[in-house]
Amino acid sequence: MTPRTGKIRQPGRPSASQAHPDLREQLLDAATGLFARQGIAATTMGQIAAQAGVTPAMVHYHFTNRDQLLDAVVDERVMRVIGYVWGPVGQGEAEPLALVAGLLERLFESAERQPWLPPLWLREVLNEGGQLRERMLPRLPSAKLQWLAERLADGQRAGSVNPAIEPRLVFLSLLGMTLLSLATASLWQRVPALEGLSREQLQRHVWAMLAGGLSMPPEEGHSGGCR
Amino acid sequence: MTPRTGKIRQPGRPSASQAHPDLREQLLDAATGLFARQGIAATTMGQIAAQAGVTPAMVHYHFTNRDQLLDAVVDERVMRVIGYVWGPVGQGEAEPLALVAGLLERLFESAERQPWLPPLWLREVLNEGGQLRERMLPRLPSAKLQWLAERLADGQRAGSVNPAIEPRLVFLSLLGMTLLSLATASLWQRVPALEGLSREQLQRHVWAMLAGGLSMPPEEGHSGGCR
Amino acid sequence: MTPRTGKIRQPGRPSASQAHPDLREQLLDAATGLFARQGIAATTMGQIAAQAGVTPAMVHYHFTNRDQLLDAVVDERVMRVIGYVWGPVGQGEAEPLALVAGLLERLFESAERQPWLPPLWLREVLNEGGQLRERMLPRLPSAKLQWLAERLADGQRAGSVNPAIEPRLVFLSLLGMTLLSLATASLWQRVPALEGLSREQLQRHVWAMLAGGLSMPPEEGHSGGCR
Amino acid sequence: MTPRTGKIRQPGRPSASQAHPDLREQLLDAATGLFARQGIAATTMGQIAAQAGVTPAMVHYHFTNRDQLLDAVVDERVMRVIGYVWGPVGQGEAEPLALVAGLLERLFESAERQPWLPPLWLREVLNEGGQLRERMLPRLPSAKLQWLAERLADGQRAGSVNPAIEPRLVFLSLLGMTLLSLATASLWQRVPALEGLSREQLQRHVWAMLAGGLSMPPEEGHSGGCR
DNA sequence: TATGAATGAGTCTTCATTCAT
DNA sequence: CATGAATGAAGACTCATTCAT
Repeated sequence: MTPRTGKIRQPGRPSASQAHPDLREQLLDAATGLFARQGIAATTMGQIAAQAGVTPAMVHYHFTNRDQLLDAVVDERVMRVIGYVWGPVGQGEAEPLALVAGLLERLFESAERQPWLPPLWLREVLNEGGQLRERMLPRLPSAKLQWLAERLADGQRAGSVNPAIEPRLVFLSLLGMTLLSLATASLWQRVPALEGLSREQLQRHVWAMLAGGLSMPPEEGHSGGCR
Repeated sequence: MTPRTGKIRQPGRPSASQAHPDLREQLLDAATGLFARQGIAATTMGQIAAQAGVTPAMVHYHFTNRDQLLDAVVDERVMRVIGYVWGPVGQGEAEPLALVAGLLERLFESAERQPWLPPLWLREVLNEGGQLRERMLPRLPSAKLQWLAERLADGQRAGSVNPAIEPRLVFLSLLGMTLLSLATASLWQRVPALEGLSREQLQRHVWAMLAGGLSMPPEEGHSGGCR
Repeated sequence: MTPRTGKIRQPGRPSASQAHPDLREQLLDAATGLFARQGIAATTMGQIAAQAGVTPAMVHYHFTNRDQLLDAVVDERVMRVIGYVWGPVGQGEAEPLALVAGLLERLFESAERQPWLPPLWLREVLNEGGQLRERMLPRLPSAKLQWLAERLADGQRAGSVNPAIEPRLVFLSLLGMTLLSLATASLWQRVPALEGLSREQLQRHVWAMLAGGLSMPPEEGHSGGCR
Repeated sequence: MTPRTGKIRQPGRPSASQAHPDLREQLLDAATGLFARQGIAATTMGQIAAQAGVTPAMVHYHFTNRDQLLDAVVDERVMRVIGYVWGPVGQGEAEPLALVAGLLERLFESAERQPWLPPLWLREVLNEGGQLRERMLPRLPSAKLQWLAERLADGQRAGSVNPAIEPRLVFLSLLGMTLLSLATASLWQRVPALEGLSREQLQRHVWAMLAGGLSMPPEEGHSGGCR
């Protein structure tokens, strides 16, 4: 690269933590929102700045570069939600279905409060090639994921959880059903077949699927029923 | 010669169907693959050309511009898979769980043959702001979706399908669990908690979740058991 | 950095050697000239492009980036001159003063033909922090420099070369006197004390200094004379 | 308050002479050093500020703008050295070789005390397009230069100075040999042929070259000796 | 005196697109 | 069919400069 100038750190640059929280927060909000709506790759620094009513140079002033902006979004937005959703897991309650119910509850709640959550997660974390993936990977609560899987496996051994399901995939199924439904919410309005579904209906549906899928099945095959 | 040809239609331009099918197909493959891996917004015409070993100018020669390339990807790649997955639905078989089983089967089969399917769908069709969304919307098999939902509703009325689930959301749940698991496959290898799962295990798990979720539940609450 | 796009090499990019020599050469000329006149750090890609009558994008088309443009200037302009100036050294002729005379001759000749030589060398190669320094260092003809120094040392031992001079610094002195005089040529016209000197006068002066400085001095101190 | 102050002169602005000499001097030092090391064009106000541990705004506070900072560097740093080097010339001593010896002595002495001298002079004053050139031109000691040239010419007429040299170029030769050697000092360590030379060796060499070049040559050609 | 916030202008670089050959 | 040359528009990033505090 041989930039034309050497690099000496300048005092006075706001470091990720302090300094005029107002605009910084506004920019993070703008960024998170645009990233969710358009995807990270399709969002320019200029769009983010414009949404906050400032010049693109201000985005660089506060985050130094695109990369560190992504870091900030992860640190100060995404991780916060993960913490909230997974927080209670691993201490106290250990009944598998109740754990899952809690996760579902908190996930829906978070998505309601932070509408950027489903699209952003789906596209940039869970999806292959997502731009937050590498950043998130080391910060995923893998211990808690593991713990949940173990509780489910315990349940299977104890005969209270459907032995056909794979404990390690349960959370992924929960995420898939939830996020996909939420991320496609705006789509429904325009597909006649799906019009007019409420968030509550959605949550109830996902819970029914999970509860049914995880519970011990009746004796015979798939057409079930207890007679 | 012919200085200043208008935009209309140049003689000798290949119309979407004939003309050296080889390269055209190669370019579509390259495009589809890169779109899936990096996202559409992050993929340049040059990258597509390079992957096929030609110049960017050739991509324009074959598709005229970026927009029509996306159209072609939708028409000649994505729709083909949708057609295959939904083809058998709506005629013959009408038993809900069997319908779902068929869709799942064909979806997994397609994902195996076209590995670009899960990421591309997740990111560019299902997700908010996906770049193929608008293009796909009018071409979704909404009639068939509707028909599936009605069969499930029939099942609920007949007492053979879990009345707590929402028939219109079942396919979305199926998609969510399937695509998400497949799209995250490469991620598992690196999360200790999820290492070493096979595609078969995954398919069995999803089926167990669906079958369990859709079947009539035993009498009481979520901890199940039949008496 | 995380550029928004991956890098796949594109065919069709001209590689440093072939491809439309015209504009490439023109751009190299423009670059070399501007670098000499304004310094590398103060010269923008846009200025180079403008001087050749094209858009800045063309400079990138031909050289990919600023760094490789510098490489090209070194390879295809500067090294060529070095080769010419030092070419004959090390074979045949070994009489020290004749060697020096040859170097001086060829240096002046080169500077006449390539007026960018003195300023560019002075600023970007010889001077501390010069932007071509690191690039040139491994390519300097150090073997030949060494060889010249050894011939001078031989001369000193044989009593034909002034024992007070440092053989290893002789070429640097030659360079200093020559380049500085040439680089300041345009300055002379404006300093009354120096007006109206010709290149020939200059060359004769430098030669006189070198010849006098290198030759065996008369017996006594600095006010000389043979009496 | 006082909204919209004009450009004229703000009360409380430090005028080039008083006001917290500490920081002002520090900034000038930082600027001079960076200019010498990287070149003026490549040095930003921010780098200068950073090196002095303050914000870029402070540099503007003290120097108003980049241009006036350059003026200050010339006035308060560069001219000081010129004054010292040329001070004694023109009064008293008039023996040409002794004059030259004095200049050489003081130049080396200055370079030792102000290591920024050689690179800065070479790049920004002597070299074509140097950014201090125009600023320095009217302030060069041209009368003294002229006077030195005349004394040398006197010597030629009197038969004590080599008639082949050009009196007006002698100082340039001195400068060239000295500055170039000093500016390349850091380079030597890395060119095997030049490793390990000391400043004293250098000074002795330059003096030998000058003394030899300026002294009356023996009768014959370049291989010299007094027979 | 000193700073943090803010900006406008500019620089390098990329990219879709065009076109003559 | 295919390419190399060329461009305009845009994007990330830098920097001198201003200003309220």
